[in-house]
Formats: sequence, structure tokens, C-alpha cells
Amino acid sequence: MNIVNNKRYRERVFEVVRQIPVGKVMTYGQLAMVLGEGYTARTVGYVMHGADASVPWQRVINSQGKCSTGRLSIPINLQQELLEAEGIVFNEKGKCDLRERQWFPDGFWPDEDGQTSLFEQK
DNA sequence: AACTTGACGAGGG
DNA sequence: CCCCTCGCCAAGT
Repeated sequence: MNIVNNKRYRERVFEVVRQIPVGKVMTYGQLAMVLGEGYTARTVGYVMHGADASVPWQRVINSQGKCSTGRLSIPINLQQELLEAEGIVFNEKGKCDLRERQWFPDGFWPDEDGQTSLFEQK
């Protein structure tokens, strides 16, 4: 059976996304790292495609701090507007400050320099 | 089975 | 900062 049609596989992604607080975001790659074996940024993106209303899908953006939902069934700029309504600020190039807005689940923390890598707690 | 296309990401120029 | 290449891996044709 296809992976993204596997309910368990999808639910693990959604469980984490549902924990992202208002005003915070995570990237596809981070989610993949947190979820571990079997998950990649691409598959996470695929799963998000099928998110239902119980999932704050707008809080998942790409590693550059931008929204990647321009050309799909989602109206242009909807994601950014939803996030702005949650208090997130985007510059004229559609980028927000990940350093300030990135959220990490319990058990993970960012490395010294960037916010893009995660390490498991000892 | 081959080839293309992504709600991706890192690295190089 | 922008653009391109690769690696990634599931889906659609």
C-alpha cells in the first residue's frame, strides 16, 4: 500500500503539526527529522496535501521561511495571510524570520548556529 | 518499467 | 539574493 495512503504514516505527521503553537511554524525538513526513519521533506509535503481541518497546515512552511503554496488548489497567498493573522510577519519577498518563529517539539532543540538541524536529547 | 513532477532541502556559483 | 544541480521518494501517466 502506498505510504501516504497509510493512515498511521499520515497521522504521525499530523500529530506533530497539531502541537505547533499559534504564531510558530515548522519546516517540512524538520518534521521529517523529528519523525525519523521513513520520512523525508518530500513525503511530509505529500502528506500535508491531504490535511483535514483538524490540522493547522498553514504552520508548515519551507526551510527558507517562505510559503510554498502558490500553484495548487490553494488560493495564492492564503497560507501567508493565515499566518499573518496569527501574528507572523513576512517581508516584501514573502519570507518570515525562522529564527524567531521556528518551534521545536519536546525532546529536540536547535543547534548553535542555525535552526535547521535538530538533535535528539541525550 | 520508464519518465516526469512535485506544499523539499543543501550546496555551489 | 537568485538560479541551477542533485539527492530524495511517492504518485501519476
